[in-house]
Amino acid sequence: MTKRYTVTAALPYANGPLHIGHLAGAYLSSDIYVRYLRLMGKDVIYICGSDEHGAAITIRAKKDGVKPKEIVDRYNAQIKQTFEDLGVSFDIYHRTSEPIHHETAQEFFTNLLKKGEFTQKTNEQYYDESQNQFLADRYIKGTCPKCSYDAAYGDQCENCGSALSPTELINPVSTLSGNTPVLKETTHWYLSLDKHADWLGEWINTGQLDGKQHHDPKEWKNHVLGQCRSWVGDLQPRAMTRDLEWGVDVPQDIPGSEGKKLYVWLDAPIGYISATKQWALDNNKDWEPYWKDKDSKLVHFIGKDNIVFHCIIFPAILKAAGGYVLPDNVPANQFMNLEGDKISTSRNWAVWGHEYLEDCKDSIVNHVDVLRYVLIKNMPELKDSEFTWGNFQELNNTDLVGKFANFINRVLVLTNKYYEGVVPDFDASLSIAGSEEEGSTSSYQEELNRLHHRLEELGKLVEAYDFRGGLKALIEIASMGNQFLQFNEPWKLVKTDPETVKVVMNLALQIVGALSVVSQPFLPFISAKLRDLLNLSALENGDLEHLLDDLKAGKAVLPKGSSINKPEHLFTRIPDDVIQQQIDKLEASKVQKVSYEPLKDEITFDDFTKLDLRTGTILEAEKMPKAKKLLKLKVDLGFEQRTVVSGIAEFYKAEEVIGKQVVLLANLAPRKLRGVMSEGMILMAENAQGELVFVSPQDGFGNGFTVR
RNA sequence: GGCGCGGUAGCUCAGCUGGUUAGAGCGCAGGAUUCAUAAUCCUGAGGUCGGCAGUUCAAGCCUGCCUCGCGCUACCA
Repeated sequence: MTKRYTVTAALPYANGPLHIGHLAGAYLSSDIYVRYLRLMGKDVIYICGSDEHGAAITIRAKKDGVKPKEIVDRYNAQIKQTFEDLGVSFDIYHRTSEPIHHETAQEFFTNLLKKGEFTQKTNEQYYDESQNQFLADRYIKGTCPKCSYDAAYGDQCENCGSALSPTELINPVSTLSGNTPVLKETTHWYLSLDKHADWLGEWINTGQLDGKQHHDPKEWKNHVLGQCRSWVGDLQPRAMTRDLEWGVDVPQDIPGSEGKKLYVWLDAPIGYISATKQWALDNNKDWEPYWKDKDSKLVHFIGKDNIVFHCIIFPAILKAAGGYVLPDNVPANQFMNLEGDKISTSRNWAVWGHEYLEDCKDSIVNHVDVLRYVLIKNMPELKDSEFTWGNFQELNNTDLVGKFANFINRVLVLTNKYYEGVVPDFDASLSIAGSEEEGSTSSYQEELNRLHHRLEELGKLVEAYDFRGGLKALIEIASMGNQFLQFNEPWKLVKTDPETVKVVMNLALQIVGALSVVSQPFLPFISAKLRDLLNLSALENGDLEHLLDDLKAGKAVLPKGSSINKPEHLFTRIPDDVIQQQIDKLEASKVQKVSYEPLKDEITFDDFTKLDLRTGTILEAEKMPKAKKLLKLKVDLGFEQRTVVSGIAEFYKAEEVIGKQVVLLANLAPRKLRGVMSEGMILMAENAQGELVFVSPQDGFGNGFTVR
């Protein structure tokens, strides 16, 4: 029996604002879940906060010429505000830069160290001698080995998107000093994940933990299980520390800790725990039951990029630390696309939360709930999904205005018209038309049961993390109401049978009353407004549970004789021009800037003459096995033939490059690629999209001649 | 290249452990209605369930191969 729930939402990284992909990924889903649990009277804590450490923030700070603290302060404040404005109801929004977090993370480190969970390993990493420090991946730039982009970072090439390790870069340069870094030995602590492989495998596959049933893996999403299974087969020790300057220190009393910081694995997720501690302090509560009591259900809401982190590494850390509960479920969402393209921060292809809030606050009625509705409706629960402004408008106009708000409006208007806004008394023995089938006969009690059943079904969907299903069920309740009115036609009946109309209208009001409760997890602002219209008090924890009990007992939501207010349009149609503005804004960001690479430092003619460039012709070409981007070429230089491995396979098929005339950098040191010695480099031009094209001499020009 | 997850009506998606004529919403067509924000309600048309082969009495659901999308991963100038 679950006594309490600990719900976490992925910690946003504090180096940029939130966009709709974030919201649809982890925050709206968790918010619905938590709001629902609260309405059901559960003990639940909802945790989030900013992840404020790491190299990306330091780099950003250097670029802006400010201290890292300034960056994280700025974005923490902005992100926190966006969440608040969107009604995301965290119990605490914390920060990993807080002292309580540093202490908590360090305790974990010390604890794991004592328990022998770490092994120390030494390897070679780049070191900037002029700065006397090791270089984090992001501090190293160089030429991308894949696409030859010459400003790739040590962990990733932003041009071609491929993940890199610093030692792969060609001509690595320290971004701190501009010097060429040297490889130097460094020692780090590795968590021996391999030792945890057995129980992790069993836990993931069967849900068994320490011989007991911990959770039902069938309740986990396919893509989450699949991703986990592909990892548990081959678990390697993972470094838990890094040579960084901005983060949580490895505890000072540990030998060799100097200059070492905890890596994100041992930093960010522990932020959930330190945030809980802070919340407990603020509210005079005990944090431990939420993380250590067997009757606590831990649920992590994340995006799919975080699956391995939350399903393998963090559980291993918790289990190794001892005494902690493991997640009951990790309902990770996939990604949301925007107007047919991936959301991209660097390309500014996104709808930003704070911008939407500002842009639409006057032009769209209840703009926050509209956005929530559309994002939930298109939530990427099982596969990548799509957000388009056209769909946004359509959903608002059909579902929210046409079905939901319109039903409520009809009921309120009729009640005001017929009964001066007072919930009518009625004769429960009179028969009315049923809401589910045209021409069916039903009764007040029967319809109340039906409502009860619908609410229960909606709850089950939410409990199963099917939030789109829950949202659909919500709208269907309004649709049921519309049908109910349509089948009973009170506007006609009122002329011949006013007593039956009272039954109909009272029941319709009960449906509206129920909507004011059950809509709250999805559309909190509308829910509050609706409560006002109905003269009902603000919702409190347990109110949905009470509502269900009441309905089951045949009790009404709105007591007869109580009065309601004049109707107000809860949602209104969104005109085309408002949508067009948003589309135009997005399109403008698309054409915006073709970012040309900055010119390199000046060189001398002598520097240039070091290059031996030769004309050549490709004689043979074949795809490299087991490589996506490589072609193995044989190039004729007239006086000799060279084997060259070239990363152009994504743009040219082997057969179409044969016979091509090319320019070859002929005196480049040979290098082995995928086991083949590459003797030179073919010159290619590359545009902003990373597309490659040959730089060729005029056709028919001979081979082996110099280029200068 | 390896691994994982997906590819179902024009659009967005449901389809439990394989089992009667494959579903919903939107859009579209026709009709009803006016209490309501031209909203609502009813009816209807629309699908080789990515492709090919196989297992089975029976496959959208199982197996193999192929193809496309997304993600992870790989000693990939």
